[in-house]
Amino acid sequence: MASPPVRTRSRLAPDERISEIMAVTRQLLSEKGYQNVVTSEVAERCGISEGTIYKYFDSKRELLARVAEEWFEEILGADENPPPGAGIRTRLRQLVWKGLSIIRQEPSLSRFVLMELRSDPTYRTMRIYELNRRFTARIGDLLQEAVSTGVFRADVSVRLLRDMIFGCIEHRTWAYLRGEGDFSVDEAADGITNVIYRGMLMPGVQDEGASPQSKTKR
Amino acid sequence: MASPPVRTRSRLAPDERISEIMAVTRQLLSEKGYQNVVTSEVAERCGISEGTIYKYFDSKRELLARVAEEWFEEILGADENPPPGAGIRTRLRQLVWKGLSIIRQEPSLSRFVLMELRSDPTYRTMRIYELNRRFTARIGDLLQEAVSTGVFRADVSVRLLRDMIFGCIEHRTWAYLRGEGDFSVDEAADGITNVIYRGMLMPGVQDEGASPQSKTKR
Amino acid sequence: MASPPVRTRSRLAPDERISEIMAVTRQLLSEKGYQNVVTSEVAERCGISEGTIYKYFDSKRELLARVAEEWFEEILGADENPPPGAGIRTRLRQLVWKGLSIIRQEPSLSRFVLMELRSDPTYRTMRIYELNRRFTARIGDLLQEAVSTGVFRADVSVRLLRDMIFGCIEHRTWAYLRGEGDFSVDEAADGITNVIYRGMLMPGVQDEGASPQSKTKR
Amino acid sequence: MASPPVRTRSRLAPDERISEIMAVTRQLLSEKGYQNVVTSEVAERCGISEGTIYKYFDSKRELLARVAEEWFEEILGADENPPPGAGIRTRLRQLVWKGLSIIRQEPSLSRFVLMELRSDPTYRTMRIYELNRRFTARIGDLLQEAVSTGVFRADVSVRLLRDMIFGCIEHRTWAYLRGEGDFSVDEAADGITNVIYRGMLMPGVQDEGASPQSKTKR
DNA sequence: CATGAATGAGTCTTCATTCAT
DNA sequence: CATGAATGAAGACTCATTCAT
Repeated sequence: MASPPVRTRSRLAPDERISEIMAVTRQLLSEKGYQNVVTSEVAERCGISEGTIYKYFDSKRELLARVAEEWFEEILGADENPPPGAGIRTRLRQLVWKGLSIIRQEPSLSRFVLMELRSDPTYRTMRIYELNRRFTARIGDLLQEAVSTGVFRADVSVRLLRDMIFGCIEHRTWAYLRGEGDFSVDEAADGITNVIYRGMLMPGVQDEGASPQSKTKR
Repeated sequence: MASPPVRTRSRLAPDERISEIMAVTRQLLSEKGYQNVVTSEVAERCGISEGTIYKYFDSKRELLARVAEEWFEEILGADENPPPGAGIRTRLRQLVWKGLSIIRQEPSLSRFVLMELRSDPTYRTMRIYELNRRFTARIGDLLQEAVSTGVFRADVSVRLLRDMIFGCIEHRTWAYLRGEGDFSVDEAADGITNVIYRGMLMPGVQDEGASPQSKTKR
Repeated sequence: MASPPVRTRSRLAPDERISEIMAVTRQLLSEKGYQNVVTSEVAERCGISEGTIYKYFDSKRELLARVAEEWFEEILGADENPPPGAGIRTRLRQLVWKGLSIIRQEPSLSRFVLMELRSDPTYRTMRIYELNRRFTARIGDLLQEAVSTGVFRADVSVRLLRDMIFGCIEHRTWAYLRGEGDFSVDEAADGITNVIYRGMLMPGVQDEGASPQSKTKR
Repeated sequence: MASPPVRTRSRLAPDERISEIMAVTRQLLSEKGYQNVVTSEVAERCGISEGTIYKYFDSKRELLARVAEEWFEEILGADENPPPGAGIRTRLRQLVWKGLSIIRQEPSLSRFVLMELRSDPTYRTMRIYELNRRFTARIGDLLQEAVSTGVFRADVSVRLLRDMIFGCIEHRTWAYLRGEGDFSVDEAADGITNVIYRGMLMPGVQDEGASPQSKTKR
C-alpha cells in the first residue's frame, strides 16, 4: 500500500463538502445498494472523518434519501413537452422512452428508490415519493385518456397496463445491470409501445402507425 | 414411573436436521427478508445451538441459497402439462398464471431470489440460476414458437416480451406487498395475456379468443 | 506494558459469567457512577469481549438496574424485627441505624439508586422501586403511628420528617465518601433519633429515654 | 435606504463576550443538567462559533465551574443581615429558609454543584468550594453559638445537625424536582427549624417561640 | 458429534477540542 | 482575533462465525 497521500486536513466550503459526500454516496449506492453503504466507506472515499458526515447530515438514512431526491429531481427536471397534437401512440412512446432512459442511466439508484425507499414507512411523506408519483401519474393519465376517448379498449385496467410498462422497464434494466445481454432504449421503447398500443387498440380505430424513431431519438 | 414426555434433546439424523434448519429458515426468510434473517433465531426456533448450523452449512449465505433452491424446485416441479393441442393463447395464459401465483404465494422468498441472489457474483453457477432459467425459458420457447409459426409478428424481440411478462408480474406483486391495492392473479393473468397476445398477433391470423377463465382457475 | 496474560479464551458457566459481570459492574458503579460506567471497561476487567456482555444483558441500562436490584435485595433481606413492645424511640433508632448502615456500606451504589435510577421515567415500574419504597414506608409508618397515638406533635408533616432522616443519612454519607471527616453510624443514629424524637415529642408525654447504644451496636 | 437592522456579526468586548457565554451556559445548565450541556449549543445560542468559546475558556469543565461560581456568589451575596438582637430560633430559620430557597430557585445548578463539582478531585481548590463552605459555615457557627451559650444541648454534634439541615433541604428539593408532591419553602423551613430547635433546646431554657412567618416571608 | 460461550470486526452516532484560514 | 470545518476517540450495540469442552 502506498504511503498516505499527504494527509493534509482538507478544508472545503460546506456546499462543496456536501456535494462531495453526496456524490461519493451516490456512487457507493450505485455499487452496493442501500443496506451495504457504510458511513465509514463514505468518509474514507471522501478523505474525511466519519464525524464530518454527521456535521452535514443527521443520519445515514437522511443522507441516502437526499441523494436519491437530488438525483430524481435532476432527471425529472429535464422534461420535454409532448409535440402538440401528438397522438396516443407518440405520447406513450415518449413517456416509455423517458422511463427507460432514466433507469438506464442510473440503474442502481433506481433500484434503491424503487426497492428500498419505497418500503420505508415514511416513504409516502418524502419528497421523492411526490416526484416519483408525478411521473407515473403522467403515464396513468395518458392511458386513462386513451380509454376514455375510446382509443383503447376498456377490458384491461389502467393499473395493470402501468405495471406492465414499469415492470418491463425495471426488469429490462436490472437484467442489463447484471450483464445479461445488451439493451437498447429505443428498441425497448418501440417494443413496449407496439405491444401495448396494438394490444389495447379498440377494433375499428385507425392505428396511428409507429412514430418515426428519429423523433425521440437521443 | 413413565419416561418423561420431555422432548429430550433431539438427536436427529443429519438429513432430518438439515431439513429442519432449512424449513425454519424458509419460514424466517418468508417473514423478514434476507437481511433480517439472523442465525441465532434460526437456531433458537430449531431448538439447537448456533454452532450446529455451521456443521451443516458453510455460511449463512449458503444456507439461504439452498433454501431458495429447494423451494424453487418444489414449486417448478408441480407442473401441469398444457392441454394437448392447446393454442398459443391458452398456453401463454397458463404460464403467466403460474408465474404470478408463484410470486403471489411466496413473495418474500421471491424477493430474495430476485433481488439478493441474482446480484451475487456467483449467481450464474448456482443451481437456482438453472432452475430459474428453465422456467423463463419455457415462456421464451413458447413465444419463439409463436413467432416461428407465424402466429406472432416478428417486430418485437422475444426477449422484450419476456421482460414485459416477468416485469409486470414482479412489479404487480411488490406493489401488492407494499399494500398498494388489491391483486387478483386471474385478472392479472388475463390482462397480460390479452395485451401481449393481441398486441403481437399477426394480422390475418385468427384470434383464438380468450380462454374461459375456469380452465386455469385456482 | 506487560505481555497479555496468556489470553486464554476463558469459558464460564452462564451463571458465573453473569455473576462476574455484575460484580465488576458493581465495583465500577461504585467507583465512577452510572454515567461513567462504560461497557468496554466492564468487558476489559472481566477479561471478556464487549459482545459477551450483551449475550447476558439486553442493554447497559438493564445491566445496571439488575446490579442495583440484586444489591438492594441483598441488603434489605437481612431484616431484624424490632424488639416486641419497643417504644417509638427504640424503633425509630433501629430504622435510622439500618438506613445509615446500608448507605455506609455501599455508598456509591446508593447514590446510583438514589440519584440516577430515581430519575428514570420507568423507575416506578422497576422492582427496585418497590424495594426502596418498602423501606421508606416503614419509617413513614412509624412516624405516622407516633403522631396518631399522640406521642408526636402534629405540627410537622410526616413527609418532612422522613426527608430530614433520609436527607441527613444521604448527606452524611456523601460527605464521608468525599473524605470529609469520619462517620460513625452509631453516633449519627443517636443524634438523628435524639433530635427528631425530642423535637417532636408531645409536651407532657414521658420521654422513653435514649435506648442504650449497646442494643444495636455493631 | 436605511442601514439594515441586521444584527451585524457582533463584535463584543471580551468581557461582554464572556458574560454572554456564561449567561447562556447558565441557562442551559439550568435546563438540562451538566452532562447534557453541549458546547455546540452554547455557541449556537450565543451566535458565535464553537472555537470562540475556547478562546475564553480552557475546557467545558472550566466554563461550567466558572458559571457555578458566579451564580453562587450572586446568590450568597444578597444577604440580609439578621435582625439585630434576634434569637437563635429566628436566625436559624432565616438561614434554613435561605438554603431552601436557593435550591428551590435553581435546582439544576444546585445539583451540578452538589453532585458533579463536589466529586471533582480539585473541588477543594475551587473558589466555589470556598463560597459553599462559607454558607454552611454560617449555619455551623450559629449552631455552635447555640451550644456554647447553653441554649442548645451538647449531646449532638454540630456537624450532624448541619447534615440534617442540608440533607433535608437537598432531599426535599430533589423529590420536588422529580415531581413528587408539592413543596413549600416556608412550611419546610418552619418544620426543620421546629424540629431542630425543639429537639436541641436545653431543658430549662425558655423557648423563643415560633417566629411569625411574616418576618421571613418573601 | 453437538454444544454454546465467546469473539471481534463492524455498525451508526456523538461531541469536546483543534487549527488553517 | 474569530471562525467553523474537521477531527478522532469514544460510545452502545450487533451478529456471523469459531473452537474448547
